[in-house]
Amino acid sequence: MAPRKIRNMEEFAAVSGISRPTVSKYFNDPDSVRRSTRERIEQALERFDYRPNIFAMNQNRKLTKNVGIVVPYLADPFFAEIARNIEAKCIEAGFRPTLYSAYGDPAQEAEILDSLRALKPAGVLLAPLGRDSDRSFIEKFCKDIPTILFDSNLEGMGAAFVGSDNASFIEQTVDYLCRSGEPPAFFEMRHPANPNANKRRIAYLKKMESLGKEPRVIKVDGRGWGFEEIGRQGAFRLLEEPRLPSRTILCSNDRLAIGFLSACYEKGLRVGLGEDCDLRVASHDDHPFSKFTCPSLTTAAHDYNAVSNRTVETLIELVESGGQLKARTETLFPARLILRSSA
Amino acid sequence: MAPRKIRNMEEFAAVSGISRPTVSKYFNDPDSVRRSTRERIEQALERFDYRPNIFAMNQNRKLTKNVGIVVPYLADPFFAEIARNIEAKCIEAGFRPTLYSAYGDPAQEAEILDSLRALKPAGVLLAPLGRDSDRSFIEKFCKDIPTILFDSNLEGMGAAFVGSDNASFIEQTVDYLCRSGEPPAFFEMRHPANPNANKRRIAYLKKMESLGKEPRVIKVDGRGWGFEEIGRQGAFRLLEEPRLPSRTILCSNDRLAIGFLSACYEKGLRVGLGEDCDLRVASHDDHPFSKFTCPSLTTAAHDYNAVSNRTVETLIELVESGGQLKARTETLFPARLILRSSA
DNA sequence: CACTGTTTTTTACGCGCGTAAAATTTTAGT
DNA sequence: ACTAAAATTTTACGCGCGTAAAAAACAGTG
Repeated sequence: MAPRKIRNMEEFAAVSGISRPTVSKYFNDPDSVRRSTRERIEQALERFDYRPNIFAMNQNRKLTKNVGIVVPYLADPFFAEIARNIEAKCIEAGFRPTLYSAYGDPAQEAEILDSLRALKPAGVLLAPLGRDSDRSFIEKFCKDIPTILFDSNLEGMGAAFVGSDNASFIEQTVDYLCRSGEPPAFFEMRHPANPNANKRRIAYLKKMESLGKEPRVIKVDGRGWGFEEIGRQGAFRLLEEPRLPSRTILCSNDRLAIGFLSACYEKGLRVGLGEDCDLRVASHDDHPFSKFTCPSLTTAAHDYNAVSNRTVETLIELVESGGQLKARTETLFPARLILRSSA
Repeated sequence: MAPRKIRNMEEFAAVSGISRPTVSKYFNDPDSVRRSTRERIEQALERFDYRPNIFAMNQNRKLTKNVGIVVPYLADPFFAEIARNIEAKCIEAGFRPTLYSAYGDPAQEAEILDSLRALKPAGVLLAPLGRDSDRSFIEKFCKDIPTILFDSNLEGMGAAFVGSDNASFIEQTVDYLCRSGEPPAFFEMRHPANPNANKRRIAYLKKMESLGKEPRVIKVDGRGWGFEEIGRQGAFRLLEEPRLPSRTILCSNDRLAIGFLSACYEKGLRVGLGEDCDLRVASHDDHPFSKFTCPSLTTAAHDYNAVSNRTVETLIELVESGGQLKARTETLFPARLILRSSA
C-alpha cells in the first residue's frame, strides 16, 4: 500500500479513523483527548507524515503558541547567549519562539513589534534597546500583547521584568577590588544606551561611599554598539593623561573591558594583580569571551540560566492566566564573582 | 469623525473606495495597479492604519515573501555578523526574513527546515552545519524548497552556493608569513565540523608545496562549538612539548587563534613579529573580535558585504525565475589580508 | 465614433483549520 | 445494570484573504 500524501487535516482524520475536530484538539493539546484516542492519532502520525498548516491554524486561533524573542543586538555574544538559552527553554515548554534583533535601531525595534503584533503571539519576551527605545510605542505594545521584559527594565511596562541585580554586580566587584588593593575608578560610556549602565554607576557611587572611599567615574565618548572600540579609544586617551585616577579600573561591562585590555596591551602595560603589574582591570557580565582575554578577565557573571528559566516560567504563568498577571513583578538575580587574572 | 478600527481588507477596501481584489493586488505588488488607484489606496492607508492579516495572506498564496535564514551557531559572532548583513539586505529587497540557528545540533537543523517547509518560504538561505548535517535530509529539502547555500558548501545541493574562497585565504596568509619569516605550521581541530576547515588544510598543503616548504599540520582534539577553549587547550599541550614544529602558527580560524593567544599570554610567551617575540600567530576569518586580541590578530578577512549581497541577489534571481536556476553556480569571494600585530 | 487591448471591478469560490452547539458515545460510579 | 458526567463526534459556520473568470470601465488608435 502506498501511503499517499496527506493534504489536510480532513484526510488525516480519515486515515486515522478519528473525527477532524478531535484531531484538531489533539494538535492543540495532546493531553486534551482520551488516552486511547491519542495513541491512535500518534500511530497514524507515524505512518503518514502530516503537519497541520501553520497559517490556517493561526488564522482562527485566539491564542497561538508563537513567542517572539526580541533583543537589542544579536551580534553581541551576550545577547546571543541569553537568546540561545531562552529559545531552548521556550521550545521545551512547547512554544514556537522566533528570534528578532533590533540591531540598535529604535525604528527597527518598533517595526519588529509591529509585525509581531500581526503574529498574534501568546507572549513576547523583550529586551528593549533602553534609552533609545520609543517608550510610548513600547508601552502601547505591552498593553495589547502580553509582554515580559528581560535584561533591561522600562519602568512599569510589561507584565513583569526579569533581569540581573546590577547592585549585586557592583557590590561584589567593588568589595573584592577594595579588599585586594586600591579602590577602583569606574569606567563607562558617557551616554550608555542601556539603563543597566546607569544603575551600575549609581550602585558604584553608593558602594564606594559606604566603604568610605572616594568614587571616581571616568566617562568616555562614543556611540553605537561597538563597545570594544569605544573602550579601546577611551583607554588610549585615559592612559595618555599624566595621572590616572586609580590604578584599578572597574569597567561597566566586559565589552568595554575587552577594548580597554587591548589598549593596555598595545601600550605595553601589564594588567593583573601582581606587584609587577601596572593596572588592575575588572568588569561585569561574564561575556562569553572574557575567559580568553589577555589577561583573563575578573568579572561578575550573570546567572544566565536563572534569568532565562525565570523569564520562560513567567511567560508560562502569563499565558496560563490569560495574558494578565495580578501584579507586575520584578525579579533580579544576583551576580556571581568570577576571579580571573586581570584583577 | 472617528476613524473606526479596520477589521479586514473588506472594510479597508470600502473606506478607500476600491474593490477588495484590487486592494489585495496592491498589497501583493503596489506597482501592479494603476497609478491613480495606488495613490488612493495609499491615502486611505494614512488615514486608517490597516495591515493585512499575515496568516490569511499566506494561506492561499502560492509564493510568500518569507525567507528563512539558517545558520549553524548564532552565538558565534561570525555567524551573527553575516546573518545581520543578510537579514538587512533581505528586508531591503522586500522579503520577510526570519533567523534560525541550529546551535550545532543536526536534529535541530532538521527540525528548523521542517518547520520552515510549513512556512512556504519564497526561499531559504542556509549555512549548513557541515559534517554533522543530515545530508540526505537537506538534499530532500533543497529539492522541495528553493534553497541557497552560503558559507559552507554541500556538494551539489541547493540552487547555488555563495561563500569565500578558502584557497585565497590560505594563499595570502601563507605567502605573507613565508615572506616575513619562518614558514607556518597549520593549527586546526582534528575533527572540524565545517567543510571549510578541510579546504583550508588542503590549500595549506598545496601552497606550502608550491613554495617548496615542508608543511606541518597540528591537530588538536575537542568537539563542539567552543573553539576558543579547544584552541586554548591545544595550545597548552603544544607549548609543553620540547620543540615546536614551527615558531609561526597559522590557525585554521580566528576563534581557535583567540584561544591560542590566551594560552600564550598565560604562558608568558610574547606573540608578534619583533625579534624579541617567541611566536607568530595568524589566522582566518577576521572575526569581529580579532582586532581586540592581545596582540591584535593578523588574519584574512571575509568579504562579508560581498557574500551577503551576492547571496541575496541570487535569492532574488531564484525567486524571479520561479524557484529554479538554469545551472547551479558556486560563487567564491577572495579574502583580504589584514595585517595586525600578531604576525 | 467605433474598435481594440488593457486595467479594474464584480462575482464567486475555496484554502485549512478553529470553534461553538447539539447529538452521541464512552467512562466512572453506585 | 443503571445513571450522571465526561469525552467524542457531528454538524455547521466563519476566519481573512488569494485567485480565477467574466463583466465593465478605461485608454489609445484610426
